[in-house]
Amino acid sequence: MPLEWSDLRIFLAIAREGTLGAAARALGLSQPTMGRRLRALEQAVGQTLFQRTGDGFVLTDEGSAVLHHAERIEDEALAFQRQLAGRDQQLDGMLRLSSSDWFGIHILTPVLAAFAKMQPGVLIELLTDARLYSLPRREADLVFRIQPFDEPEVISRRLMHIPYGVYVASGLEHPRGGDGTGTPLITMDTTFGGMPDALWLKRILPKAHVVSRSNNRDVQGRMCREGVGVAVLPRPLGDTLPGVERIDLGEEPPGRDTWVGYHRDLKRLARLRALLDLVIERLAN
Amino acid sequence: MPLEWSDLRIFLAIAREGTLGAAARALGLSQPTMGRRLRALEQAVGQTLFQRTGDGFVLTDEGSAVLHHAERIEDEALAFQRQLAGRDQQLDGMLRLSSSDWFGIHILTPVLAAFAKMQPGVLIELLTDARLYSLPRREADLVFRIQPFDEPEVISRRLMHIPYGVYVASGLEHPRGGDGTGTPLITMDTTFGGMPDALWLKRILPKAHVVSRSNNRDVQGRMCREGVGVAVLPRPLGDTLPGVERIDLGEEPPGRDTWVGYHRDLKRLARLRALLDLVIERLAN
DNA sequence: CGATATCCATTCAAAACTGAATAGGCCTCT
DNA sequence: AGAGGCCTATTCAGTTTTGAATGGATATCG
Repeated sequence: MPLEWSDLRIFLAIAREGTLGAAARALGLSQPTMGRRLRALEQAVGQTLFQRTGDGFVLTDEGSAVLHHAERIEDEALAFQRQLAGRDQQLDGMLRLSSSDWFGIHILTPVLAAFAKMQPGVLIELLTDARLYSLPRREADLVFRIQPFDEPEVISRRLMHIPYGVYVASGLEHPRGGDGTGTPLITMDTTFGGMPDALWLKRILPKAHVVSRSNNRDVQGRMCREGVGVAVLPRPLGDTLPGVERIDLGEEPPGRDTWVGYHRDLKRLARLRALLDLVIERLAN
Repeated sequence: MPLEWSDLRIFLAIAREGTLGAAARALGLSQPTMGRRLRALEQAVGQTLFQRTGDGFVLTDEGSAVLHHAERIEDEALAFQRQLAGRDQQLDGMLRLSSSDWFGIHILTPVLAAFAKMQPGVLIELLTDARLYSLPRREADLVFRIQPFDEPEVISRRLMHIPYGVYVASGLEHPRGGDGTGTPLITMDTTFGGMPDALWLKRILPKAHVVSRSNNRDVQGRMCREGVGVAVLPRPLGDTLPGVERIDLGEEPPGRDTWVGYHRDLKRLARLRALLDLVIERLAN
């Protein structure tokens, strides 16, 4: 009869996912359990929180009225865990990193390999994913990205400057210094249209035409190597990619700064500190 | 392995009570369960939250660091329940009131009796207790007291003015109009020393001496009726108490205002509204 | 100094909860 | 119209969790 705080987590999951099955998957429980716990919660508060529709659960007025209480509870529970994790002085444990794909592959991998030898007790998980992982939710402990962090709870620093270069497949004819007419381009995904290197290309080679797009720099590099066209790549990637050569269009493409950030609560997490020290030693300067 | 939100409630209870047994009583669980759930919580967060001492559990640094997170979770959980209770349009259910003892007995009882006849589905619980019940915790739904409420989440109004009078046992000699030398007094508990009627007595009869104290106005009235001394009583009590008579010391003792308050979240609780309407109709002005 | 009262940990049978499987409803697609 | 998906509700066996009882350790009191 009394309210079980754990049931609020189930309430949240159902509210977010919309169906018992999806909520069950999200929480690692089973669909019947979700139904039962929700019923128990509704009974405890004496109110119907969801309207049962043909295909799922949708919040009633009462349910939406209290949704943000449950969200705040979740925030506090996450903070509770984070703050304790930040006091873990043990070096063993797990660290979850997030970065863009090429950065993870070409820049981070050697550093992580060295760290794994130094600290075999620490399991490192590197997620290279387009979506942003949340530091407050602890979806990641350490995030590398190309924009500064503006959240006040995140401690961040500029890690390194990444120069970019223009590449073509080795031996292929370099584009003439003109307006780019007839030059095939390999660029980022449309969703990344506003990125500095895309704008730069547009300015230097206004008449060039795009023949291939990808959100993955490695894919762009491979396409370039296959002779598909001209690509702007991070030099750490392009310079080590066999079969392509960097060309000079009379002006360097803009570089980018890379930032690394982690949650304040994890400031004292020994293994995070150890990894960060190594990352800075190897990459910053 | 994942954190159970319900275990945070157990964490809070142990932190407050200091022992597993007391915490178990507070939550209506058993002592072994408290121990097990706490162990599970500590395991889930990978940190020792309590130091096991000879006689009880005391928070470690880690535990105190996260205590206020648990408290905020509790606040939100209470708000969650309150807000839903406030939407309960059902007239049936329970209402918990709190007032001073004499007020409950002499003023509230007739109103509550009338309400019980009008709304037999509503169970009314009247707590007359020196300690203050918390509206945010919903220890009480409706509180009557002699001071205004200053909490912003409480909706309150002045209910009625209570005049006070000076009483002696019927037939007993009235104190002379002098400084009170030789007059025996019955007053409030020492902890209520600063109350207006106590200060007023001190000014009118500075030489009078206290022979009996109680925190209970009814007890004071009975003592007075037994001829023990002079008492200042609320007139609704004194005027209806057989065996005592009101006397005139040339100046009226100060009266007091009574206030009634309830939590905003319960604004739409139909049965609370119904009771309050009756209370105001019968008592206000 | 022994009696009593706490406290926590452990044991063990009973109760509660869980998840796989299943049934039934609704919708879409062919 | 029938097949296939996706949804919830129900059933039922297996696991987990619970609380009463018990034991041991420590402090308090007469």
